[in-house]
Amino acid sequence: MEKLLLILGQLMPLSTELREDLIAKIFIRKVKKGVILISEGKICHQLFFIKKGFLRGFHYQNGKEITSWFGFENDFATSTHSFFSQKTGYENVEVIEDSILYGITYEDLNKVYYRHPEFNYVGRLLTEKYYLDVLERTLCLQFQTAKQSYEQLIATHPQILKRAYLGHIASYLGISQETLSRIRAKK
Amino acid sequence: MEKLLLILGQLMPLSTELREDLIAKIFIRKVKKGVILISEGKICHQLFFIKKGFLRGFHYQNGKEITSWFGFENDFATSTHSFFSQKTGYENVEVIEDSILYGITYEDLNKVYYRHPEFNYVGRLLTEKYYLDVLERTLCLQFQTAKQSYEQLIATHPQILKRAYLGHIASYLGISQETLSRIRAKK
DNA sequence: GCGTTTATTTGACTTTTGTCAAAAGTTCTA
DNA sequence: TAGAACTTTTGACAAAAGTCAAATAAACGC
Repeated sequence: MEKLLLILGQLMPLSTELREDLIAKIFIRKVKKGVILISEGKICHQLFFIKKGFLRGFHYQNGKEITSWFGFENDFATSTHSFFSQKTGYENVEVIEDSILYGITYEDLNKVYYRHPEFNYVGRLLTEKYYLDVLERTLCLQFQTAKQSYEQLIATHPQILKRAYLGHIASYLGISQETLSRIRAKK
Repeated sequence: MEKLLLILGQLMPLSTELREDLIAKIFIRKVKKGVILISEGKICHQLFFIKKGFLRGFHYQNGKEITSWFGFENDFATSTHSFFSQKTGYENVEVIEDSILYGITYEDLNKVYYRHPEFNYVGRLLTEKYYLDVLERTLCLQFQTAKQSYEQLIATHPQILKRAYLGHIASYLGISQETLSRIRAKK
């Protein structure tokens, strides 16, 4: 849990009480490859921090699986829409490699925010960071050829290429697996 | 300015000092149609709240203008990437209809956050809201036909259809203006 | 109200990407 | 280590969307 506290502590010095409160609320969860951590149609109650492993978020559209994000070591992961709004979500979260996660429930997290208002600063900064990540992704999806999207992915997220299935990467880029395979072959 | 304070106040009761601090820092700016409020290649120092009017954000890709967002009355608007990171940005912000804006500088906003740590709660909630907006957009762009994207836009953001140029809407949806025009004609 | 400028639509054609099906290559496990 | 299960590649063809150019249509200034 030290690593997580370190990351949070780099954003803002954590008081002893805040540290203790966090430690008391955070639980550890080990999950095997293939497990669906969070399912669509349900309310997502947990936010996870990936200590080790590899996750992805996906949903269905026109009957097909579409990957919306990949999460690696030191990333936070949840079904964002459902977690933030505490409404039922459309997103599934799948464990792609055996993983060790730290988790906190929505309720407990809000207790921490309530007891330590200054912790909202950390929450705001992290939200801003993830916001910028999605923004970058939107740009990437909006008006590029399949090849440009792929090349940008190689440049910005090489580890996705190394660890994810081709089909997952393709849907993440908004193209078909066959097209991605052909782009790759040509290089 | 009452409307803005009302919106913030709905997220969290604002203490008198916080209210006064905000009022002291926020400036009013009236801008005419066609003005470029924020230019690419510069650091964006202001966050705006749209009291009245209509803005859009856009950038260039492969030599073409691509609209990344539209902002209406009661929306917040800025060159998000540049404002959050305080680095030079790629985004331009254009005034599409004569507008009245409330603005605050990055520096002043952070002074407010610093003096009133609990105000980070408001910042966090608003960031979460805009984060969800972009997420929804990503889903829309990722794997839909041009027609589906258009229909979803009609359903979720009818006022964009009414007030924005077709070319801007098309690039916002990630399709060419001609394609959008044809989709429209068929209905 | 008229002409100019700007925005939208339409047509013909090209390019890109998707789809379906089958083959080849990998990985895992019993 | 052989076979099953899964993943990626390849081929042939179809569909969707882009491009360029020209014609309308709408908005704006004088």
